[in-house]
Amino acid sequence: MPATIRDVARESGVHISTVSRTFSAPHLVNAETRSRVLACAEHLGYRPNRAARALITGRTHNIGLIVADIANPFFPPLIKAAESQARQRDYHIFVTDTNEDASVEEDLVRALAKQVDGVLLCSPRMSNSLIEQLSREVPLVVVNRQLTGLPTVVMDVAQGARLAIDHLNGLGHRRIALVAGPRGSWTSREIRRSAMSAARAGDADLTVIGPNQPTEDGGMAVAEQIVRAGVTAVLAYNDLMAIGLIEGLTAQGQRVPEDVSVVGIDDIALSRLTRPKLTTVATPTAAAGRAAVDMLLAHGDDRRTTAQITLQTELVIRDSTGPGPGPHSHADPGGVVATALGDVASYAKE
Amino acid sequence: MPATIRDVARESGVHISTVSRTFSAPHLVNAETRSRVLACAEHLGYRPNRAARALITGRTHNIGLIVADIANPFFPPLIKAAESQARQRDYHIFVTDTNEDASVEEDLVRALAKQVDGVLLCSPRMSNSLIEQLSREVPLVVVNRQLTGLPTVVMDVAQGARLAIDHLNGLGHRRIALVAGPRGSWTSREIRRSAMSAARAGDADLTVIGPNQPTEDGGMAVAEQIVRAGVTAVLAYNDLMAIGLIEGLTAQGQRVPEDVSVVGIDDIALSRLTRPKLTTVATPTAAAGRAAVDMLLAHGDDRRTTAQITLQTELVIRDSTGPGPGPHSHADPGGVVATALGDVASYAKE
DNA sequence: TAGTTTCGTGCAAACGTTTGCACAGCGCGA
DNA sequence: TCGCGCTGTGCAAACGTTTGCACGAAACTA
Repeated sequence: MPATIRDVARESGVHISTVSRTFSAPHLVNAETRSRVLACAEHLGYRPNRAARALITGRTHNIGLIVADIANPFFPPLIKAAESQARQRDYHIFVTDTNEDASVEEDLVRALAKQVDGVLLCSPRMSNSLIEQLSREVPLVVVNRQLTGLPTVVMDVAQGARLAIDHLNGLGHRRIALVAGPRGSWTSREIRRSAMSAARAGDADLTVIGPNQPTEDGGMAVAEQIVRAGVTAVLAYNDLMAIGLIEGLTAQGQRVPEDVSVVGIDDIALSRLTRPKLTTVATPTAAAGRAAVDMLLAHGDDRRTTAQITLQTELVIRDSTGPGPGPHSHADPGGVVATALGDVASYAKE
Repeated sequence: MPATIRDVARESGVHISTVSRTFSAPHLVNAETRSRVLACAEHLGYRPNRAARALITGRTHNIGLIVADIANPFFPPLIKAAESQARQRDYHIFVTDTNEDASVEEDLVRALAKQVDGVLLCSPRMSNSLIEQLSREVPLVVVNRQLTGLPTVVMDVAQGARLAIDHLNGLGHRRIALVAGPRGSWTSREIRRSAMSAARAGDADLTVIGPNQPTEDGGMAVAEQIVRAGVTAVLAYNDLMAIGLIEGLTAQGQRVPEDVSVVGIDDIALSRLTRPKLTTVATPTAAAGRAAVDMLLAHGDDRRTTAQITLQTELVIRDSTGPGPGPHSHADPGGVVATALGDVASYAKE
């Protein structure tokens, strides 16, 4: 029913190859012929069949995007940015959701492999070695995980965690808890490592609780442990958990920030809407989405580029953190701290 | 590089057609042959090329899903449900975002048309006639808009709005505002119509404010107008706006629910996390996602089915609504009201 | 035993494109 | 006049599948 290249060829009195060239290599065809062909195509409502084109060129002009949980507000800005970046280059994005399940991830990559030109793997939960293996089946760009030999886009959460701990320390907190993220999360490990060393440097105690589901419920569930641990401040793996945690703490009769200070990570839109407003580490998610698409498409041109991009984070101080029992350091920098790396400035600028 | 059907045929000593049948019509091939072929395929890591298959069968096994704004928490549950329903039937979902822009919608449908077997159009902003025209180019299922002649899935927001207004009325509110949604939204018109008639029936005044952007900012922006209007209760187009509105009202020195009661619509996860917790009309979004996928795929089999599904809504009373100045009616039913229609019970049960 | 059905397989023509190659026509310099 | 290069077009072979048709063998039926 839909018009094919042959219909257009017949109507405009040229060979199908000329029609083909009108679309995929216009400079090769005479201007007059070209406009005639275009007119016929327009008239017939012709649109090239991408499947057929994919068959011969080997490029589908589709990109897969795998996220752990599309309902986590961290991802939508990343997805939107990736989509619009892709659309500009005449690519489409296939979004899929793994429900935080590592084995679903593997299946999805394999399923997607044949119908996309590459996959953006965001916040993977599977093992490094599996990722490397899969990258042999389909071009992969990994987001939120550092991995040598593969193109990656990561947020500098280590820096973010350090800023957060320093901030808490500066406010006089010496007993701090870290609410970890899900098993398999590189980001969670990174935060832990960095928070540990920052706490040590500041003479503070850091209690790690986890792994946990990175959701409101996950945060709420650890409230009791937090109270029992007797800490005065908490750094949570992400904003969602921080918000759930505040909810849980309130239910336990604790006030935030008077009794316990809470810091999140991500700076999702929601973190400005809860009461108290959340102090958090902002991550440039939209920039990450754009960068990942760019890397994937660049990677398509020349083989085996494995650039690694690190995007800077910054601490945004709002109302969920307050003075602790220890001595305050008024040297706390507060507010915006970091700026973009030079060579990725265009990504980092939101 | 990746193994093709020919490689498998060579390795297992049969013709490619036999290999093809092993996958697409297993009952036609001898059990012994079949297992040998499967073994070879496994061994070579063979996976059928969907583009090639699509070329000949005309079915891509992909479904497009167009939403107004993926960052609106209303959509993710719908998307997830649609994805998992589709995956069960060996389909993939293509999610795209229109940024609430009607003209982007049209482009996207057209762009998707050739590489998917059908499109789920959620909360469209474009005109009915354009939708009908597009439905001639690609099978369409419309979600959140009633439209004769096309398969549709809608939430019974009219019922929801009625319940909400009755609830407010029962609490003694007589001057109520309706914060409308974006231009072009069927849901918004529907809410308005129903809220109007419910208000009239309850001897209440209803002031309509809008159209507005259906976001927190959109809600926050109308706070001042609300105060000026001197109403004691507000029904908002969606939870996001309700939450933004509460934020805005608080900034204006109004207390919720003591000075102003606020009701949202959608019951997004977030509405349980804000303070005060939001009274809202719950819409079965996941059920809608599943239903839409089912309708699309059914529609594919026999031509021109145009079923219309309406999913029931219910009022969830939380903390953002309280007594108004007028006489109370203790006949207010409160809590869960509606149940699923018989024939869509499996969708409505979340 | 002959005829008929069933089963399993192979053959080859599609599906709608892209693209290397060939070729015709033309203009130009020698 | 010849040879050359350039431009625009046609030709046909791919790409990796599916599927209608044909055919041989085996298994029934009469």
